Amino acid sequence: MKPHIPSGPAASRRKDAALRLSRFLPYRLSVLSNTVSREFARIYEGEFGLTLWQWRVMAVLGETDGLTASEIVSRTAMDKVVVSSAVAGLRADGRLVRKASRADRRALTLSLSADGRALYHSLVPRILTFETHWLSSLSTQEVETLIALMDKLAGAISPARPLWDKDED
Amino acid sequence: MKPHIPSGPAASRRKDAALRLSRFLPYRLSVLSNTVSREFARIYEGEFGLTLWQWRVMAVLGETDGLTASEIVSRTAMDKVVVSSAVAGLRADGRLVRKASRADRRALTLSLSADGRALYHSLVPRILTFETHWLSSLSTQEVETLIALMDKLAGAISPARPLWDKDED
DNA sequence: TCCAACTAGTTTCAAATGTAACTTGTTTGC
DNA sequence: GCAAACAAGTTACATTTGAAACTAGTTGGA
Repeated sequence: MKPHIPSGPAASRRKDAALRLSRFLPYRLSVLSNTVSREFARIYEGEFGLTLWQWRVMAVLGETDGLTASEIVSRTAMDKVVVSSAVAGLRADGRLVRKASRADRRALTLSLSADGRALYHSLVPRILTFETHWLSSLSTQEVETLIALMDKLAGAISPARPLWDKDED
Repeated sequence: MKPHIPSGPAASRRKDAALRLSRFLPYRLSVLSNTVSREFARIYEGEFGLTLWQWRVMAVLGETDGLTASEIVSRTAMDKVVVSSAVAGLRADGRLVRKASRADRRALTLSLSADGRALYHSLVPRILTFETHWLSSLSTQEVETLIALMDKLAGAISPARPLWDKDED
């Protein structure tokens, strides 16, 4: 069977709503996000031996100590298996401790250990410095615009559940 | 050693450059990108049985037929193993054919088969419609702004190599 | 009080990744 | 015109991942 390869004016002028990958937003988002993640990973992976998920768990607990695993799941869009294994790794490295919740004996509240907190406090400035450096090509106003646009996109793709906390100061 | 747990005014007011995950751009990018990818995947995965990478290879070839695998690698930031296995899958399903390149007998040029092209042409409108629907919460101007900001961020994170083709019309 | 339905967290297992090594073919320097 | 270095693409393997099943504990009726 002869393939119908569009040719002639219509095809060469990209009529009939052609897809241009370099303009396709999901594609750009994915490439940008992966590249950014890899760059940041060099900090917490290479120098501190953390995986992305371990770092993310630490970041959540650094902000709000004493959460349970399922609270972490609900506020980070991480899978519960991923949280479970990140916690196991952090515990094995002595960076995190858990204790039974009195209220619910299934639940375990998680806290950074002394080591974990020390690690957190040496990591955060490095991370923020790198972020600042990365964002320095944008004006403050542009960063605000970007955040606002991402909020809109997040709301449009996931109307039911917010992808991240609302950001009231 | 006593852990230095910040407390008091400085800590509770988030002094000393605290990290707020919900404001942290790599985090937001990652969550947004993954959510968006999953939503789009429902189209090409669920209904057409394609993986993300198979779809991406098809999207590239739909735009520019007859590329080799390594040309796809260089213009999409995909890994060569990933391209190789996506191509194998597409070939097994009869959606793509390859033929030896006369110039270099190691290289194989890739083209969508008749089936592949038909699939591509039924998929693209679905994808673009969904993208349009998603982006409908933004004005045309806002989309342009977003694209421009992402360009800047991409340039800042990867100065050496552009993450996607420059977009001259 | 007992049972069914539900939730927290872990384990298991199959599939998806990415790194490194490998095969085949090409280029370069002599 | 031949060996060494290099490039295209595949294979092998170790690691990561995610879905589903599982254990343990809780809740809400009747």
